[in-house]
Amino acid sequence: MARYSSEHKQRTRARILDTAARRFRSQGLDGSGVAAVMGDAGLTNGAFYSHFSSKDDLVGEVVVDQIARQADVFEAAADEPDGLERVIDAYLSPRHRDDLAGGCVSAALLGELAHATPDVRARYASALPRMIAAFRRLAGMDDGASDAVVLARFAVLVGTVQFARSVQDATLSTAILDEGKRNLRALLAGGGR
Amino acid sequence: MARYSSEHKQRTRARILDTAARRFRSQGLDGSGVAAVMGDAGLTNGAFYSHFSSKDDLVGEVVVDQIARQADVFEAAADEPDGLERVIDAYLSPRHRDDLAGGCVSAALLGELAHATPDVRARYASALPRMIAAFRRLAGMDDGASDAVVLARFAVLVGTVQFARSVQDATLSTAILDEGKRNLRALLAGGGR
DNA sequence: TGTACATCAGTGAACGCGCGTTCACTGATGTAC
DNA sequence: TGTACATCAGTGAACGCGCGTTCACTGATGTAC
Repeated sequence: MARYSSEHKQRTRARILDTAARRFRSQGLDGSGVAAVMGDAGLTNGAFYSHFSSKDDLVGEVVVDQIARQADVFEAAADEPDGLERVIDAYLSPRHRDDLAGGCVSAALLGELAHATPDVRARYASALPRMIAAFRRLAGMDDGASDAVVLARFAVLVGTVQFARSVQDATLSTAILDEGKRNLRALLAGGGR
Repeated sequence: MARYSSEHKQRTRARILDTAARRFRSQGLDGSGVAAVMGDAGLTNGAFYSHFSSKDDLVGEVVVDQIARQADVFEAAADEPDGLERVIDAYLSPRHRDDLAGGCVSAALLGELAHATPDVRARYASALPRMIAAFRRLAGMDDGASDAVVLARFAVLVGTVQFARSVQDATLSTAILDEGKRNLRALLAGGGR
């Protein structure tokens, strides 16, 4: 089959991006093969290279796409009452903890990014500013709050979810999530700058 | 060569454990092959299985060993004046950020542990309590502070280092480390329980 | 003490397998006349 | 409108390679006599 509309190709590409994001987050970058990702998308391995130039290219696209979506979520929440509370509760919820495949890309892959290719790292870094700006606004931090302040607070969310995922005792895990909420709220209450 | 003293075998095993820990932290668990680890230790691949029953076995041993060493460091620091300050400064230092291979196992591998085998996860979990107890004492948290409180605070260190490692701008990275110090100190000052 | 032997840590080739990537091919569709 | 053709997303087999693991073998050492 072939010679579809360009819209069709875009949809297929978006589907690969989604299935790859799920697999990468749940199995890791190194643990996810191209053939498996394509199989998830209902395609065979050969078609991969008419959408992406390499696996690293796909990794970069997925990371950028996921960070952008997270920025979207934060921006939408910033316009709603209690948006911040809802985001914190959702991020540090058992549901998010248990949804590795569909969860935050930073919580799932930040560690692996430390040894990703320079290109992937650069693309991740290029996507961060919008997410940082969105979280700054969502958290009600004043405009002068530096990127470092914003990221260091976001790091509380990421680190907490990672530990909640790493322990096997369900009660302890949920208690960690609750403590993470208290920690972040205490820091945010301590000053927007 | 062979039929060495049992002390010799123990030393070789310890050497493999060390070189594996370095490779795992810098390249990831999935990114580190058995042959490469053995090569680092000055051995060939075949000898691996007279020390460990499988790669997963090695991963479990490394994780347990590294957490135990971290507990040792925290315990030693707890007996020294300014031990807490020194540990925080060292953990959130550019030196630690740049020393992926020799740094904290949680900062490097916590994300990958989320999709490790149940056996590896169980062994990691079994090693945590001693480390938690050591950090509780080091941080001057009262004996009633739950494991969740302690881990959620330790998570601030882990998340902060991971973000400091993920950004490419050196100034931003160092600023993140400094903000992480402020965050953890604010939380610890806020109450030991 | 000297010698014969058993041990076993380590070697290095080989195993099947899945990886990322390539490529000749297919065939449904959009376009040109 | 109907037909011939060009396009190109997708197929599926094949590539070289490195993976985790196995195994027959080596030979320096500790032990027994």
